[in-house]
Amino acid sequence: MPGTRGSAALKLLPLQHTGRANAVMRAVSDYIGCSQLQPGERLPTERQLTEALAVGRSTVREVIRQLQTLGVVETRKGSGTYLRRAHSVDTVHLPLTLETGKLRDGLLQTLEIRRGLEVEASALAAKRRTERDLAIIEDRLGEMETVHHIKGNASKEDLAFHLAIYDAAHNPLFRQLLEQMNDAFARFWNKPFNRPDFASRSVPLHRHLFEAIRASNPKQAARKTSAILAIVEDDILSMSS
Amino acid sequence: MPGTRGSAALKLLPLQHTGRANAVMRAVSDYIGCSQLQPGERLPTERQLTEALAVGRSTVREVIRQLQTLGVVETRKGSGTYLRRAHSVDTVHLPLTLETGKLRDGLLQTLEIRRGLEVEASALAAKRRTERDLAIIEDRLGEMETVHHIKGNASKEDLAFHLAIYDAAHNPLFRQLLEQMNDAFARFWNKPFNRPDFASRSVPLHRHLFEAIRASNPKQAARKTSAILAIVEDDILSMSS
DNA sequence: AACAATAAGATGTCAGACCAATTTGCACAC
DNA sequence: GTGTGCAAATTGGTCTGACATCTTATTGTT
Repeated sequence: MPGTRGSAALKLLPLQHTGRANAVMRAVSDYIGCSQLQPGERLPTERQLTEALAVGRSTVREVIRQLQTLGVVETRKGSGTYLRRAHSVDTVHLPLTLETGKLRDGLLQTLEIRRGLEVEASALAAKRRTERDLAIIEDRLGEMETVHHIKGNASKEDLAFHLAIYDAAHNPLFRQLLEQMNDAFARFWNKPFNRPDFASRSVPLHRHLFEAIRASNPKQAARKTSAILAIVEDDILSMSS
Repeated sequence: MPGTRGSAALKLLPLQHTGRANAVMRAVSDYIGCSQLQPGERLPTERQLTEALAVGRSTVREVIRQLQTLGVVETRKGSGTYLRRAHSVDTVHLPLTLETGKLRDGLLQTLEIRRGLEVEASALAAKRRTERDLAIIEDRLGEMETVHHIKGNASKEDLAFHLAIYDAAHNPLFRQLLEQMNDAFARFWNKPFNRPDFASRSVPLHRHLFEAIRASNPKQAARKTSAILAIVEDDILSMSS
């Protein structure tokens, strides 16, 4: 009966049955997820995997290469393959690429992403924070102010403060995104972050942000976050001109 | 002279001289960057690369696998390896992993990320859009309205509209993030997106958003974007309860 | 007990073969 | 001349076995 399928409305996904490698990828991911393997621990050797999964070693190697590219594992020649962070079949990966020909633009572009995420996270935190969240945030704020007063620079404590806010938003994606962006950029950001006076003017604003979250005032929290990031942007602009 | 090295402040990178594969990676990236290869075009075959670079085929395959994982190329069995997007040796990749077990929560959490990004992107677009950007956005808007009127559902055109806005923000990271998120979640979003009436109420708001961008009014653009996503959130909540 | 040589085990690389999917090209029928 | 259909060439996907190189554990010597 021709024509039954109508206007080709099905459009179920491509279903790439490009087989073994993807299957092995799933199997290894599943193993990592289910096997309570801690970061830093060693995975089974390539030969063990080839035998266990009954596939060629090159296939296993390509899968390991893939996991390596995703930052999930790290291979040390002559030693083995080691887990770098938690992983399961449900983790989705968002590979981003940016041109570092002009590092300054990369920093500014990243900052705009951060602004979008942080403003939203702060507003959500103001809406959803529990008393316990609030206590943790205040704790981090205190540490940050103290360290900044002593050392003149508190980038690590600043990060902890902002991460505490993300946790208060009760959406784990925010923490993961920001944490990994920070991770990936560590090598670049190190320099500006180590400058003693970098973003110093933003320190007092952090307490304002905290107050807004305590008062459960999302709009005010968003505004203060925006102000903090505006200072960071300013400093990046002025130091790299 | 003990103690000379001070507080171990050097911290220069591990310097992994794990050789040929990385060298091949650089070479292929360089080729892609310098060779004016357009997205969609075919790369040299694996065997050509093995011969040209004088390395084993498995090494070339691992590199291609890596580029594939990064979303730079796409391989079609029996046909070849095709470029998906621009790439060069100094594109830095930040692989982000999102852990999301449950479908509904994953959707809502993702939506909050989207809100943060889209609100910021819309505001930036309102600030920076050129006349050319504006023309493209209006074009996409028209297509979306037409298709929605005919088919009752225009998820693909809706995506194109929002992507055009992202481009108008002149920060390529926004497009990459949303594109990759959409890619990664395609399996989940397909279902709600195929519902004929999904987020229908948001359609008229899209023109308001366009007007705000045309008027170069960042705050209004942000507000309208927020309103659109509020409707999406509503529909997700009501359909999955 | 400390240290150096050695062996075992791991990843890294190469070569060649075959499989499966696609593309190309040619012969044949109309 | 044109279109159809089959076969060969091309290309990515996988397997096997071998060797190199680095790491780590073992062993033997002092």
